[in-house]
Amino acid sequence: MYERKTPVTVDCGLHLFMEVMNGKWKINLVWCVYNGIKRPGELQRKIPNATRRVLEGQLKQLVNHGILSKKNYDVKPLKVEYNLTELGESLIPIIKSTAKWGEENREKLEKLIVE
Amino acid sequence: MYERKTPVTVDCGLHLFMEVMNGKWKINLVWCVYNGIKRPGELQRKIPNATRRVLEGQLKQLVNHGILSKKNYDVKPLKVEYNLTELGESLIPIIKSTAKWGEENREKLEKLIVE
DNA sequence: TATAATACGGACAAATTTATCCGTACTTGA
DNA sequence: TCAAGTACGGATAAATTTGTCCGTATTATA
Repeated sequence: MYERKTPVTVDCGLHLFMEVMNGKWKINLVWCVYNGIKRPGELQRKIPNATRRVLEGQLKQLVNHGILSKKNYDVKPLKVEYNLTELGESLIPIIKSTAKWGEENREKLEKLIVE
Repeated sequence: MYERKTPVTVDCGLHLFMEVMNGKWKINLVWCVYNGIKRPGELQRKIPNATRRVLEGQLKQLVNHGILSKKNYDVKPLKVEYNLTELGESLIPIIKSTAKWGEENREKLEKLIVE
């Protein structure tokens, strides 16, 4: 595991949000879980551009940050399932309204973001 | 300038939002400008933990992404001022509600984010 | 008995972001 | 004229995130 060298600062609430949601695939993961796609294998197939290794890392962070919970079923073959925690659920309206802003301004933004 | 090697993908609206707001100091910058702190020097003094060089870069991105506008006054000594664009203004309620979520859950989150 | 599916992790490389160190040009005030 | 203020930018180092390549173990199926 990578060890931070500079401490995280979270002066304002938006920093807290960013801290939790930053990560190339976290939005997709939260959204998938919210829509019932909960198992590691399913998630990997649903987000094929991300490698398993990275998804694993981001899932672990989401769990550590209290957004998702992880359940290990005691069956063979192995079964694992992620679910939104209460905190994770509380994020859904935020995600929705933020996504709405993005969609409303997509045309404008896409042109500008090209780079 | 750094040149991207992999294209940016913005499948959903939240990606658009993240693309625009990602950057260690962008939130602070937008918030400062919104609160009337608009000149480069002022901004640097207001956010002393960031180096000038980085603030400059992030300001430039915010301008490129259509969130801020930059005005060069034709006076000596030089005077420059940043302002929110219409698109930038439309971001304010989003930022507020997102920050609210963060503050409401600050206690919980701070414990979890420690790392 | 091989093949594919379930799930996980170490070590390291590549990409990206942030920070540091240098320098420019002009103007004001001591 | 010298120090400090305004503002900006190149080159490179350090920190961080993302991706690649290797490997583990177990079980079901052909």
